[in-house]
Amino acid sequence: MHKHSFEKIVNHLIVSGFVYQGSEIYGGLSNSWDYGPLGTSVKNSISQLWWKKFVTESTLNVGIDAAILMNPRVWQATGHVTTFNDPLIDCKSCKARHRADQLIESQMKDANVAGFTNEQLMAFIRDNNIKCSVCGKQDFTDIRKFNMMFKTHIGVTEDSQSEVYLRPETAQGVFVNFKNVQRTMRKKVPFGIANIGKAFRNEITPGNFTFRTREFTQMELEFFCKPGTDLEWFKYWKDYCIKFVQDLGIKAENLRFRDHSQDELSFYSLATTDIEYLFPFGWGEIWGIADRTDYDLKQHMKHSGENFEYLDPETNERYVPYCVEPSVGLDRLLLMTLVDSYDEEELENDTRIVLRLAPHLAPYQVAVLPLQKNKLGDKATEVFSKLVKQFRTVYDETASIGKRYRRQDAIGTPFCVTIDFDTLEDETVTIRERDSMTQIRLHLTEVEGYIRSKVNI
RNA sequence: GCAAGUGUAGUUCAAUGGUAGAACAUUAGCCUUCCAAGCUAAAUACGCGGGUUCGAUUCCCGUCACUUGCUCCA
Repeated sequence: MHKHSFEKIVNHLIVSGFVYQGSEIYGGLSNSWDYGPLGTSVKNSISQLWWKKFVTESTLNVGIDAAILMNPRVWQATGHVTTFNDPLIDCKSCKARHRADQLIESQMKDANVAGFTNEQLMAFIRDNNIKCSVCGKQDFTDIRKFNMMFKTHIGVTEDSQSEVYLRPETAQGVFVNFKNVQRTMRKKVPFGIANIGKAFRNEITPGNFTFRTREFTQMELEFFCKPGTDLEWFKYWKDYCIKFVQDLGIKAENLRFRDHSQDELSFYSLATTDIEYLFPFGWGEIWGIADRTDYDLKQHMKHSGENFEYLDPETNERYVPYCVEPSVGLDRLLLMTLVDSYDEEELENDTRIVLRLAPHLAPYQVAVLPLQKNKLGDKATEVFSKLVKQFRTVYDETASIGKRYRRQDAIGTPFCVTIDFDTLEDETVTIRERDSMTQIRLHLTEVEGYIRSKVNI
């Protein structure tokens, strides 16, 4: 269990410059958030680390940056236009809202209404005397389909011809480019294509701060392999992902894998595992690793006419590759990292808020603090200019030194370099560490090396 | 989208049908400040719109946002 309430953590993140409410001066916009300077810094660090681990350091993978707006036929091919929506039905009597298909399946265990039209669902409800699970009456509104894709228009007229969707997942930008990437990068299966970008879903109920929002950043890898080797790669990427999460410094007891059961699996998936994190509001999905089979490539082959078959140069076999997809929400990784690092420490007459962020993720890695600003400011500025080229560094000269240490603790800065009057004489400074609250004395020439040895992973 | 509740400085809270006060935080000045809370100043708020009223932050309506529960979640 978490020691600290979510409310408290969220409040701290908002007050200290990690996250702001979106469009706040206009009264906000439901569940939209802007990242402040500190949140943006951590977010970028995580995203860069992901790119480094999944693209730069990988001999198998390459990365692309695909467009948000795509030809609408993409979403017909994938089935998003027809199935990425919920058949909603309201009880006129008690105002409860249900999903028609789930209402039926909850009352008739063996009913299979997948793929039913609205009319068929309504008829089924009538014929089988399905009742509202809340009040027990049968007094329903018509079914309305609620598609979770955002629509917009290209061009000046708002006719249906120019209608396009904001992508609900980044993966399709990869699938449609399968051939381009394979050919131009001269890739042999197995290989992967990574993509980081925004996706949009018109969720009925977002919530839990930045955990579920309508606009979010996905970091996805589509890894293409020979059919039959997919479960092997599934396991490989699963292990790779959990290692990544551990490297963010997340406590092991707050992490778990959860395999999807057969009836929970998406229609295209052979196996899915989630990495979940124990938030103060409960377990939440962070990372989904799915075996998507050849569903996506085959759908695009069918709808576009393009041939996505791969000719194995060694065996001369032709096949459509299977795809293993580790897909993670950057916003969730960030929220997890911030929540997990939050700590409060009771001191004698005071509570110290500490973000125990790993040094490679902290918004600032070093704070330069002159003990007294009038006479030590110049020297401190000089030290700052030097360190800022190596580390994310901040300078602070206002208020007492103790208060400044606390400020840095609260935003996760692992090291403070304090300039005092002895520095002017012998070029030594105090290095104060966030987690231990200890101080050591170093010569200025040793400072960079010392900090670098602790910042790198 | 439903039900209930909430909305006053950056934060946490007061008071009031006659336009608001504190604490902490912030900024400036003083002090050879190494783990907050010293002294002196300063700046900053009634979510938005409409109505009732001579007058609304206060009462009413609407709206927006947030919280909790339901619902939902590729």
